[in-house]
Amino acid sequence: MRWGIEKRLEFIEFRLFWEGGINRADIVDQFGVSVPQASKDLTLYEEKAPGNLIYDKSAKRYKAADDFKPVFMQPNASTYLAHLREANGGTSGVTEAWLASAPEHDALPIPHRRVEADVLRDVLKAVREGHSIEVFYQSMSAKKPTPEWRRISPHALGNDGLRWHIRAFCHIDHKFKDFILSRCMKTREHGLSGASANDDKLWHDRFAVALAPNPALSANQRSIIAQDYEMTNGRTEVMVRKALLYYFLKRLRLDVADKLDNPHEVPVVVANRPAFDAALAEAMA
Amino acid sequence: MRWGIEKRLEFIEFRLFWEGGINRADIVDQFGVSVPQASKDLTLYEEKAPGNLIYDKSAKRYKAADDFKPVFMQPNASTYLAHLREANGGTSGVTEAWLASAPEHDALPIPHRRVEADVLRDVLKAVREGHSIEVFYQSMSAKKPTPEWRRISPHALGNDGLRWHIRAFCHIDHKFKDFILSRCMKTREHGLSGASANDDKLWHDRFAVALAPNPALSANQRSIIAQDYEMTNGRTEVMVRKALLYYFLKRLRLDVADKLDNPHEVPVVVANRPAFDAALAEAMA
DNA sequence: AGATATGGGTATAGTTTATGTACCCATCAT
DNA sequence: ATGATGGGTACATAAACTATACCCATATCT
Repeated sequence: MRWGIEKRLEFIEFRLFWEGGINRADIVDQFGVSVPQASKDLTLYEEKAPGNLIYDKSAKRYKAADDFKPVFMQPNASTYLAHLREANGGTSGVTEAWLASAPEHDALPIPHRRVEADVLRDVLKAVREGHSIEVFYQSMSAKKPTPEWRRISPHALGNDGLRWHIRAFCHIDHKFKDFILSRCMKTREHGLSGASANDDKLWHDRFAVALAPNPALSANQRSIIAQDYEMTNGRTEVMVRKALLYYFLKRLRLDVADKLDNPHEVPVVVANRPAFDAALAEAMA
Repeated sequence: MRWGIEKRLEFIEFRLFWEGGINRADIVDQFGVSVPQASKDLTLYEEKAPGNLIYDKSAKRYKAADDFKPVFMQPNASTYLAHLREANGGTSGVTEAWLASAPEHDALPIPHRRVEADVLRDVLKAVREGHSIEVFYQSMSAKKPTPEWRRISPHALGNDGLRWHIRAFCHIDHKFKDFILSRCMKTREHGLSGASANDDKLWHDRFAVALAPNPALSANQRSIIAQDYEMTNGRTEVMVRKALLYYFLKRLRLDVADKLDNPHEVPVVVANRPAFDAALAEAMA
């Protein structure tokens, strides 16, 4: 079967499962096929997935049968929710908008500067080809009030939950550091690499963070958190690159656990604190 | 032009722009077309976007010209980064994997329980049709150690940056509340709605949070933050639903600004604190 | 009740897109 | 020099798709 048809059948199934129904016009709008073709697609879908489709003459709409069994996709809540976030105008243009009757919804607005496509493109090229590159970078350091050109040898990208970083060897400070992608205004001059990606120990080393429910919570609450995090014996281990450890601490608010009055704020705490602190100190050195 | 072809041309362009080059085999692998068809696609692309394509005989690979000008997509860094997060195994199956030579990359692991597709599907149905529904819900309340059936009238979904919530009228407490989607184990029995979505004041009302750079930072640093957040006159306003205000506070760590020693931790602070606190108090009532 | 709009089905002829097969060319590694 | 690789093209054939036309059932409007 051709790729296009496969996609349309998948689309039909997606709509049936998540929105409960579909019309010919939906297929026409989504894929720009003719009306007769949309009819054929629906007939074909009925052939391939017998019994999933029921035409409701009164509603003039195909509906999903009660015993609907997907065959072209495995239903996945995160996929739907990703579509939803998309529909919200979030990450723009990753998926087509496959949702017609999306529920009212909203996500937390996270304000931030956007990344220049040309900058990212050039950084990717440097990573791919093992070059160094100069970036016009706005550092947060107090000594550097204005952006300046810095040569770096990038080898990876990291996401801290809010932003993307370039992981790179800094030709000025002679060590591996993070550069916030959105603070790179422009790029120029590819050159020789300053270091091998393998030498970035903090990037390659991972630390196993042990998480446990906050002991300040009641026994019930602790067991609920244990379920949320899919813990076994009240523990779960998360492998985190040492280079990302600091962001992990911040993102999960693991640093403020004991300072805040309300344990609700911090569902989990680090169970292997001494080792964690040591790893963090190593990463921040 | 047919939808399938359009997609392939878009794919060619995507690869050219972000990865610098493409081969016939890439098209064959991605779309399952024949080798001659892939040749035709490349020829067609050259026709539609003259000068973008250069065949490097030595590398045996089509490469993007230096003056590459996209015509089938507008290059967008967030789109690429979304693909990247995808490739990482994140949200699974939203986009096809359009990346061949992705750079080494990693995102912060955020542990959490996954949402049941059937639960979400049933909740969506209730929202669409304006029903109430019973959910087998694990509350965090100390009085409710085990999950129990609760009737709710859901009308929207909200994302707090880490998880999705159902925004719904609670038939037990007789008010609108958030229900964490992943804590709904199962659903049953659609019924009459308990309230109109319009009555959920906290959902519909938004508060304009004024953000300013943390005054504890140096002037330089403050101006950098101002750029990061695209502020004008050192301020930016973010409209946040009152129902999401609490999560906004937590996510941006606006609550710990003054308690922590290092201003680096908190780039921005709330500039209209009294109004903010009032709105928050209203939302938490 | 009759007219009309809507949503869907199907048949036909013709076009576009794609396949398989075959054979050709240039470059690179051996 | 030889073969492997990556790409181009030609031809006949098959599949997919379009446009057009006409038919049916249901709901809504007057």
